[in-house]
Amino acid sequence: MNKNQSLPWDHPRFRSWIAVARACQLMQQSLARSLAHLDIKPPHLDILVNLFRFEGISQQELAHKLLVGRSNMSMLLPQMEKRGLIERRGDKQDKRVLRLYLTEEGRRITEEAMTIQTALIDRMLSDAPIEECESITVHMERVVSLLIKEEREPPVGDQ
Amino acid sequence: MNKNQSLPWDHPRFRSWIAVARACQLMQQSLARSLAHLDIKPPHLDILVNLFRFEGISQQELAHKLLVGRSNMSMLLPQMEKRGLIERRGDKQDKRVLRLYLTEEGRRITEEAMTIQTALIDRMLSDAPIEECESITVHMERVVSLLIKEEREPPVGDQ
DNA sequence: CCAATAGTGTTCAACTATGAACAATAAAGT
DNA sequence: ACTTTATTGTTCATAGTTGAACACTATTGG
Repeated sequence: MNKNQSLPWDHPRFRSWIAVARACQLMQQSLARSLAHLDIKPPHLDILVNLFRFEGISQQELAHKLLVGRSNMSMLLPQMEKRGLIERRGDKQDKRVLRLYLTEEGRRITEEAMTIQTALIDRMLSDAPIEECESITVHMERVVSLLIKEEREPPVGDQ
Repeated sequence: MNKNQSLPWDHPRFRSWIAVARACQLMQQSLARSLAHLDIKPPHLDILVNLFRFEGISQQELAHKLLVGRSNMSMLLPQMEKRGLIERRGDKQDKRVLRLYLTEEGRRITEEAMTIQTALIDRMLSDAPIEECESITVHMERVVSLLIKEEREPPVGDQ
């Protein structure tokens, strides 16, 4: 029970995660600055990238992919629609859902923003060999799937 | 210039970073739930851990370490002081600065919360060998230092 | 066909984080 | 000495995010 024998910052995994979290925080800020001249912010880019990949997705599905609440989409999407980046069309079969599409302008901005983001990431990880990046991807996706599973079924022995 | 030849999601470093960002997002949420019964949130824990390591740090220095603005500290610290977790004492030599200390209660809560956080991190990274974690740490700390440098002196070719 | 249940998107109040403007103190320049 | 500049912490208006309550539509069960 003596905590001095196992201070967290002597713990490789702990140190690792702290570094990851700090890097994320700064990347977010840096990306925001790099995107400023396009007049969009990281959350908008996340939306655009997903619409680029998954045309005609619903707001609910989009929120799920981005790990945010539906209300968040209800705030951001109308504003992006007014700016002419996206279009929302009601589903014919199910009048509840709104399906999302990029406009031409939206696609243009998305491509430009993705180029910026990819360049930033490349610059930051230039020292990490491809195999290591792929290994990181595997570990992080595992973390994501573990956490999503725990969210649905909280561990019994918790607290 | 044909973007179809290099879509970001075929790019190992891009995919890697997206996975990192998603994992961070979920870890934050999961940590928040695990900390709820102690009535503190991740930002409070970040503060407590740094005070645990660096007794007598100033608010400015703390904000710098946490990569947040000073105003953030001005919001959180008085509230934590009222809850008896920390203490703020004016510096004798420089009457502008407030130095921060953990109370006994604060130290107790901090140790308990760090145990929870370390357990969560360990559980999530249990599949990652120690050497890989250390390699991740190196890469992420490099990202952090690159970004901090760029923040001070924006790259000339940027726009 | 009608009631009950579930799913989708919106609104709203609460909370958090931020940067600019400010007051108090310190340091530097003259 | 004293004016100017810099630093520390606070305040405040703003913007972003969240979950709960709500309206509307779809599905299910009788």
